[in-house]
Amino acid sequence: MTAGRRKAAPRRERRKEDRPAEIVAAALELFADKGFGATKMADVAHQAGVSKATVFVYFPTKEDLFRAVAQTVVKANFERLPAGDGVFAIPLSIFVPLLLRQAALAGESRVGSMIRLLIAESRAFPDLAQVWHDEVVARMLGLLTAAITQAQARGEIRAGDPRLHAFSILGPMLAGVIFREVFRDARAELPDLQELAVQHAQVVLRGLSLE
Amino acid sequence: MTAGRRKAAPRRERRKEDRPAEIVAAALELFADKGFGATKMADVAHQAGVSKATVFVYFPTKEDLFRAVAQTVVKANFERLPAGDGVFAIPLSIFVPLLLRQAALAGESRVGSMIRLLIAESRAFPDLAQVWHDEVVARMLGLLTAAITQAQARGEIRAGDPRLHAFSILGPMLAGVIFREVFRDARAELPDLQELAVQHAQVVLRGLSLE
Amino acid sequence: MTAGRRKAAPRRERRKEDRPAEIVAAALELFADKGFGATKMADVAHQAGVSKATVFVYFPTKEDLFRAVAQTVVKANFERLPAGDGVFAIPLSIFVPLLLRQAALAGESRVGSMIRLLIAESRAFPDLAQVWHDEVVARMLGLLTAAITQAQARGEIRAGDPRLHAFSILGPMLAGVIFREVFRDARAELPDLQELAVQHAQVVLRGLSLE
Amino acid sequence: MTAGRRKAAPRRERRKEDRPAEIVAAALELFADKGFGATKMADVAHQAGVSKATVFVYFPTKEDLFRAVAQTVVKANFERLPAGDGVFAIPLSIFVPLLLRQAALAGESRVGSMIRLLIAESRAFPDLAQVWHDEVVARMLGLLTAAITQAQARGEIRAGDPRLHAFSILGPMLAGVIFREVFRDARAELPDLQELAVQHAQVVLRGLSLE
DNA sequence: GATGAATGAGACTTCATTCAT
DNA sequence: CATGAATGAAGTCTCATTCAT
Repeated sequence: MTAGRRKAAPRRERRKEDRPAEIVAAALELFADKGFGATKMADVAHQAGVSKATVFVYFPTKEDLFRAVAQTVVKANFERLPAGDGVFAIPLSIFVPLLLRQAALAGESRVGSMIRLLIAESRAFPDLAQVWHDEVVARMLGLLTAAITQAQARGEIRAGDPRLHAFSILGPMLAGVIFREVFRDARAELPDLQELAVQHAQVVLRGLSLE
Repeated sequence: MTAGRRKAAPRRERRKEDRPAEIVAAALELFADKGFGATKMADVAHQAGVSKATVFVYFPTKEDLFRAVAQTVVKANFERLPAGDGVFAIPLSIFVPLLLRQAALAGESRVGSMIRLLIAESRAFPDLAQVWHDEVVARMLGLLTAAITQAQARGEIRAGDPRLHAFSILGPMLAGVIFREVFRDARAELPDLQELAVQHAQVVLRGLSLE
Repeated sequence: MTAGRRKAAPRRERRKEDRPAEIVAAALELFADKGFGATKMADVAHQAGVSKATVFVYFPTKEDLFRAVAQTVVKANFERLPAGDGVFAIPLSIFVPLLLRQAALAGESRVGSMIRLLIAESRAFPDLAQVWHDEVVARMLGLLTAAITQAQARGEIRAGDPRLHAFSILGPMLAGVIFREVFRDARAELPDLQELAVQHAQVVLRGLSLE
Repeated sequence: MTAGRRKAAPRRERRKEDRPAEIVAAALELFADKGFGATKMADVAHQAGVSKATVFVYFPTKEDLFRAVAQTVVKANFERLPAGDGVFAIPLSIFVPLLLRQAALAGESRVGSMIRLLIAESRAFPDLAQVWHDEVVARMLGLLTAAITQAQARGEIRAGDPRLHAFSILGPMLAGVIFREVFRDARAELPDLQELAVQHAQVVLRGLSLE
């Protein structure tokens, strides 16, 4: 929208049309690092390389900024999750390792921090908790539950409440992510999420199997 | 809630020997409900039925109060955890169901909220995270890891990193606790921790077994 | 409200030669409605259908805009007031009813709001108060005082300080205007300015008469 | 409530129990001088000799402070106004001079400034305008109107809308008060309210009389 | 001239914390 | 020990105003 300027930056044209995105990125980093309450709008502004007032141009309140951050992470990481209750059926023995490896990846990215943030602020932002539930957690659990149910129908795995089975499958990954987040700075042996994904997949699949 | 307190007290006019405990209780309730940042010292004082200044008589800073709260929960719920690396060996098939049922109980008490709090404030209070790690998490994991290692040595369960196995065992319970804490007010189907404990114990024990 | 402006404009494609006037009109409306302090430059811009920055093209500061508004109202409503000390002499019995009826009309227009505004901001804009005094109030009082003096000289009305007599004549109209402005939204019976003008003219003229 | 202290102040015990009153007094002075918007809470605090935060201990918002100021002036100056519609009947020839002289006194005190303030902020504080209307203006007008009506019934004064007559009587005093407030700093000849009261009383009483 | 974008300066308000009694 | 009263330090937010295009 703005014409080129100056020496024309090497490759891409510099476009400052992304102030909001830059601010959100800065905020994500700081929120993830210090938490919502401990992050000052001045910090965000500084981190984003703009003035305090500029932040407020795009995000009328600090809460709005937090919401935008949360939404952004959802958009970036979970938008492709199918909304319906698992339309298709993949064998669990394929799906579960895939899912866990995916979870390991996510847990090592900003998503891990975001999860910690949401846990932290779930009381202060109940609507955000709702959004994450609806758009991330419920979808994921729905998918997994459907796969489990179908596997049970096919006689592939043992009986039992599919939702609870889903916790058996995903719970350790969540625990691992949180452990790493919470004890990052403690003298603590942090679990390797990739290894956890591999080993737990074996364990849980065997545990669910009939034989 | 407190016993009668007439004029005719046993000896001295004593009353409220337990101001600090009352304040900690009030603080726990409020922290659990609204989080650390959103809880004001004035709230705590009011809830405890004392003046603001009185809170400071016992707890010089808000952080100190938080530490006291965290310590109190540790004391009340985890003190009996053996410190050493699993001095004894119980068969996993006994130990795991026991442990999970215990976790289910804890998760439904104030401990669940405390866990959420610690996750929330782990960045702001790294030393508290450390304490919880050392006094609760490490002990628990140590215990479990030792049990697993011995079970492996006895040829009772399959090989694999015992620490990761421990995540397989405990992770779903933690996930369940957090799920209930975070989505308590969301239109969400909350998992029953008791049922989860039972079903997951079966699954994970089978998953770990050799045959 | 503005004349048609089709494609076929007389000559040039001109349109909006009157940005400043439109802005002043917008500002008058908003100032009158919400007061100076509560009116934001952004509001004015929006109301005038231009961008915020455009307002500043014509009025370097908010104060300047206010001055322009005040001047505009003076220009539009009081320009024809003779400047000299009552060059001519009209019988009071003619002049007073005329004057009061005029005041009633003014009071029901934007002038009423402007008066309220000036009273409100007289401390913040002492120079504006001065301008209004010199160009409106002093002229009006001068005119009236002169008429009174001459009437006294002619033995038409009783003795007494002519300036104070002028307050006796005009005061009730001002009071009526202010009452309507201030209590417009209160559950209050607002005086009809026309009726007040008629009735008060009779009363005050009789009060001033000799017999 | 507090025990004596130190050297025991000469006469009265120093009681700092009046912080709120002191703050209101400071605020009245500043609001009257500079207007509501131009007065900073910091100014008020400084003027009252307390810290900014102390002001907020007693008045949660700036608006609340303004309300308290307005209420205080009402309490101090108009509380004794009879609420009913003039229970008694005084001859107008006595009542009117009395009333006007009273108005002259008030106009020269802080009440004058308060009136200017209320006119200024009537849009921003419609509820305050309401209060002043109900507790001051309506009562005063009611009283006067009742006296007029009874005088009319006794054949003491001419016919006409009693409310409008009330404007004829009081309007000039209000005009005088406002004139003095608004043009205090302008090169303007300010009317003497006492003289105005005396002269206008004569004029208006004659104007209202039958013969 | 017109404007979208940005900001400096400062206001109000909050709250943990202190202190004299 | 208990507290009412007071406050320093800071944080969020507002808004008139500027400037490059």
